[in-house]
Amino acid sequence: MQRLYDSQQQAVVHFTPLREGEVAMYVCGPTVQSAPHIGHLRSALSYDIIRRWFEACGNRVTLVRNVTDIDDKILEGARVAQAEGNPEEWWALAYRVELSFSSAYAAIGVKPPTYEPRATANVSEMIALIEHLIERGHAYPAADGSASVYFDTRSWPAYGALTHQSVDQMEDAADSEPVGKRDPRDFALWKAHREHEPVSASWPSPWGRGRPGWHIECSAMAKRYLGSEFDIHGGGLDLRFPHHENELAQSTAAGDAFARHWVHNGLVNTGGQKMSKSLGNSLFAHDLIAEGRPIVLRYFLSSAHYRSVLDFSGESLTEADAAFSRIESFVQRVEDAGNEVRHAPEVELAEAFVTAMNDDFSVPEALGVVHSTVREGNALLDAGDAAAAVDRAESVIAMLDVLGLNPYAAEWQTAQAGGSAESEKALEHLVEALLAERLEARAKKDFGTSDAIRDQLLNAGIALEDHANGTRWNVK
RNA sequence: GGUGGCGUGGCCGAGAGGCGAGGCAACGGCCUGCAAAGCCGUGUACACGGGUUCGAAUCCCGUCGCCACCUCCA
Repeated sequence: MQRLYDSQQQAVVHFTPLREGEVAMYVCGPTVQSAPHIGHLRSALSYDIIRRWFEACGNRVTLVRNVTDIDDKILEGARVAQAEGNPEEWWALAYRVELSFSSAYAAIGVKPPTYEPRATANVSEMIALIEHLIERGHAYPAADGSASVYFDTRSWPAYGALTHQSVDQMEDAADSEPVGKRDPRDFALWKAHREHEPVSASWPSPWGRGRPGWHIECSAMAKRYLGSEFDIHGGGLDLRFPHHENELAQSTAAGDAFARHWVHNGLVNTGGQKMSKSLGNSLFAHDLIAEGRPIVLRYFLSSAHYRSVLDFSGESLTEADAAFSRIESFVQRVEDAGNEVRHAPEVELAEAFVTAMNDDFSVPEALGVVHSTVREGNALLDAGDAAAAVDRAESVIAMLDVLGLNPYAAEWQTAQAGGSAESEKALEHLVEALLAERLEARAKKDFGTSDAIRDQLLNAGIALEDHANGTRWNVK
């Protein structure tokens, strides 16, 4: 029985999908204004794992993750760049950033969602929703005669239901522009077109030319693709307020049941500090991906529970590499002992693993099961029980596969190899020659020569392991 | 002012009333020509002070410290 933490109810609850065997999820994707950072990766990964787990349990998952490709910052970013001589249009900037997100997601094995709708392609759905809200008395056109339309928070008593705040206790927005609002907490559903903004960033509407406010796109797209009620709405913890609060208000005020459960992933800190652009400590996705093995980055991002704060320090990836390599080398060890291990085994998942995943997707606990199985398997191999060791190796691969960490899975095969096949062949040839020389020296008990060869290889970054059936070498 | 979270061994990081998750590092042992890899063993960890309980890292009260959100955020 699946349980998950519902952040609206603030409790771990039993999860039963609305339609048996089908799970409908809406996840807030990025506003494509600048390059993806590690926090974006963690967020997408959290829902990727949840999705994979639901699928592993036999559900058909519809995962919709939006791309918000129109907003203040995108327009501002393009405007500033243009003032500096860069001719890039706002829509080109948004698309360029979107592609950068897609490649970063793909690099760490985040499966593409079922669909990835763009805000700019759903403007008519947003307009219809806004009209409906006006009809129901929960939205109004701006009093200043502009084409703007605001949500009337005072007309919706349930406002604040997601984050359990009462409107009266909320701080007034310091920079809230009066611009025809009835209340400072009212937020824009539709923003009137302004003279300095490109016409390409505006659409006709019953209230005049303009563009969508920040929150309405998610309400409109969730409804269009998942219906008026769906299972899970996810996103970063920082989106809880105002973004998700406003989404909930809009959709429910329009008469939709909306999300049955809210799930929020924790944020990433750097050296104990919040990561932010103003602090200049952002960890950009592409730097991290280039720095090491992407699968290790994925392992690292999976190693803390999705709801807790994840701290990234200088040693994080080194440590993750050591831990993950231990798992990989176990499988390698089993194979080197002359056993055949299926790389896509259809075996039952370990019970403890299933229990962990069912308990609010407890990946760290599940990884604990993987490591225990590795130790068990190594011991069995030492004891000479090859069949049982193969069994553990396949169990490990099956568990890794569910988590998107199966090193043999197709997604890791392309980008993985460091060099060309030719240079690898050349390296192999040279190393094998040195190993033959070393073997000869060892046979003559000339350990000075033998160790010199080992040191020479180690200096080149190649580590040796002597085994009963030969010497294993690998590039560190 | 309001809402919420966190504090676990040298480090990372789970757990949430009763057998010390797991990883990294360290130390001892087995194995090895020596290593490496692997296995076995070694830690009296839960911010502090009270309380409840047969039993508390876990529940309650209080204290201290840190953090997030309150209309830019994954």
